[in-house]
Amino acid sequence: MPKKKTYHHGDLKNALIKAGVEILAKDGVSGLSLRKVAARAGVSHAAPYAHFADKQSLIAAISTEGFRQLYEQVSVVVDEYKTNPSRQLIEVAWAYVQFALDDSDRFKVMFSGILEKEKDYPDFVAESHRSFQLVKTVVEANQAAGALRSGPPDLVALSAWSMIHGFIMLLLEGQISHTALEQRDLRGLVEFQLEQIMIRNGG
Amino acid sequence: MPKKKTYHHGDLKNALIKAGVEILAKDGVSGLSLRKVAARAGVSHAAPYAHFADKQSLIAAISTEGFRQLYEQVSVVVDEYKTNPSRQLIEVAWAYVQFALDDSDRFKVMFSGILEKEKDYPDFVAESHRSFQLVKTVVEANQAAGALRSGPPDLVALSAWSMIHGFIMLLLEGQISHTALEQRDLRGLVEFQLEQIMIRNGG
DNA sequence: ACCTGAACACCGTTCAAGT
DNA sequence: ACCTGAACACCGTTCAAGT
Repeated sequence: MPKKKTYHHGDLKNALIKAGVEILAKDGVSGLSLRKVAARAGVSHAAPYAHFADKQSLIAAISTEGFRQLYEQVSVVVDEYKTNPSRQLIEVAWAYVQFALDDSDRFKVMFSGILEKEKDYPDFVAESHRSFQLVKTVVEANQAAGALRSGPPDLVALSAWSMIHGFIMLLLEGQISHTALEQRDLRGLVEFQLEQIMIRNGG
Repeated sequence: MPKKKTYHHGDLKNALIKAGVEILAKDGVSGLSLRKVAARAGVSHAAPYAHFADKQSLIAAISTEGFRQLYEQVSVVVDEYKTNPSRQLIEVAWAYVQFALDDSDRFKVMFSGILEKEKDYPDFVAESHRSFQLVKTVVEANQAAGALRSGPPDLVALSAWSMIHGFIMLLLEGQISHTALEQRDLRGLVEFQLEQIMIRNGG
């Protein structure tokens, strides 16, 4: 085993973000403490304060990084289905659901009010905004193809996003009734919901 | 001032729930501690354990009580607009939004994963289920009136609920873009979203 | 049955000090 | 600049003891 350096970490800031994500996956939101993160990164419990103002600030960094990955994953899907807008919309929604389920505690950190003053973290706001712009692009393509109703793209995009986001939230909270979950698999439920706002292509 | 009895509270259990709701409104989710709740109810920090197994259990009780109030408030609206299904749907959604904004930290407690093992609290599950049934009733009336698409009422109700719930979540998180919020007021945004799943009555 | 007070392990945050 | 160790106020939870 290589001896752990107890000093001069090199890139402690990113090591702390990484450790945070790992603890989140292992111990959940309630198990995420600054002291545990520091320990996992191999530094004393006070060391993080050299890089983050407080716990909120670390959480903001974890969330921002999460948004970057979300954007990346959704982007791949957007490119993949460029020629088929309605399919593109469904696959983007599905990618979003998978991202949430893949690491649900990180998703909760990003979207469940753990971060209290989002406005104080410009990178977080910027990443969030960038992801929404991506959804808007997909919505516009669907409107042009006649697959979504016309109307302000911002607002139609908001509707679609709200719908899928709400679905995931309720799912993660265990609030979706048994009877609904038994009728379709997850993918089927996502498609059913989007069909509610989509214009049937058969006429 | 009447002397506070330091012993034999009478109904400490409900006093603790009430104190919890008050602290939630005052200090937010992160400010809700069992010790504060106990202090506000005028008992020692160990007293709550005579009535609740742990903090989670108190949170479950607060959430369950919240669901009861939500059901009550929505019920009033359901009765009020019985003769006009599409209006009924909009007003129910609006009542839900108002409930969330009226006491947003309690809403977060109810829906943001603070309660970790919902299944362990049967009353909580029952109240949640009961509220969903109410939404289903409204959806069925709308389907019968031709205002919502046909399909399994469970799933259509889930779509409507997901949409409004997601909207509130994004709103409470400050994730809704400025451009969207500038185009309509809150009520207008709720209506716009429901219009996305509703069948235009003009044909 | 209902509540208290001391105790324990854990937490976020600060700060003087060390290299 | 980067990190440590002690300290402080707070937390959830347990438990022997008191009425």
